[in-house]
Amino acid sequence: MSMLESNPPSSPTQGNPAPVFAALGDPTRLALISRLGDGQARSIAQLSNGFELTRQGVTKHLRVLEEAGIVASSRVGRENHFSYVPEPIEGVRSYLDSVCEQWDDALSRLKAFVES
Amino acid sequence: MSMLESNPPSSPTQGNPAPVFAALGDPTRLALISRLGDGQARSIAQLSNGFELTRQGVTKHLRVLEEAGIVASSRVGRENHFSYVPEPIEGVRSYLDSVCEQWDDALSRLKAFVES
DNA sequence: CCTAAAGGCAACTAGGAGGTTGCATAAATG
DNA sequence: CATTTATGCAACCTCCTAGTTGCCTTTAGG
Repeated sequence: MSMLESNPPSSPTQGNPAPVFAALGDPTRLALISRLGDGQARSIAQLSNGFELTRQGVTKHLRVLEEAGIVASSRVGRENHFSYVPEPIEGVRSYLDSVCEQWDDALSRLKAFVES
Repeated sequence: MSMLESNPPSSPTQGNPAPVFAALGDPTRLALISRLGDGQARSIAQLSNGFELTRQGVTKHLRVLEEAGIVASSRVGRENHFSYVPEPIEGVRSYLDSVCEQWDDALSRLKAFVES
């Protein structure tokens, strides 16, 4: 039984932004995202180059990103290719937009009150 | 010596987004930010209402947000008022904008290549 | 002064995160 | 088939995090 689907029942791109933010809260993972952001899939060995980590360390970070839905993996021969998935980060970006918008509205109301 | 400035030498609003993302990676802290996002400062006792945490638990989360620069505290009598500081979240928002932009550019190049 | 409200500080626990090492497995290659 | 390459798995370690509890300090109000 080789169930290596993609363990979807855990935490896909839910409306919950906290796990995605937590996955973004590490410089190594941000660097991995930056590398994969060009749309090209890469193997673990490729992604391990340039980090002062062991391959296993990089693998763990990739698993964190995968469980947050930010990257997806697919086996190609003996290699495991990771690719960027844009939806989760677009989701937290719009979440931050709403936070900033709330702040701007509060500022506007304050300004209107002061000038009244 | 009452040095309660704001311990600035640690990690203000640096260009490093990872600590801010890490601070955002908790639902309790996101809820606290949402409350303070209306621009009104609140005491710890006020902010503790509505959470199933002890006051000390909420205090710890507020300290995490403060060290990330997302909120600021100021003593008012016997109360400690926390207020929202917009810069760090605006910073990580623009960081996410650049990530999404990199992705969009990659998609455009891929599309142009396929259509060529 | 005494009391109640608001916090701060320190200790302690449980669990997860980041990272390592060692060994096993699968696939490409000669 | 033997070997190298690319991973996976499991155990282990250390440190941080989330959360609690208990107690001490400061302040507002009678």
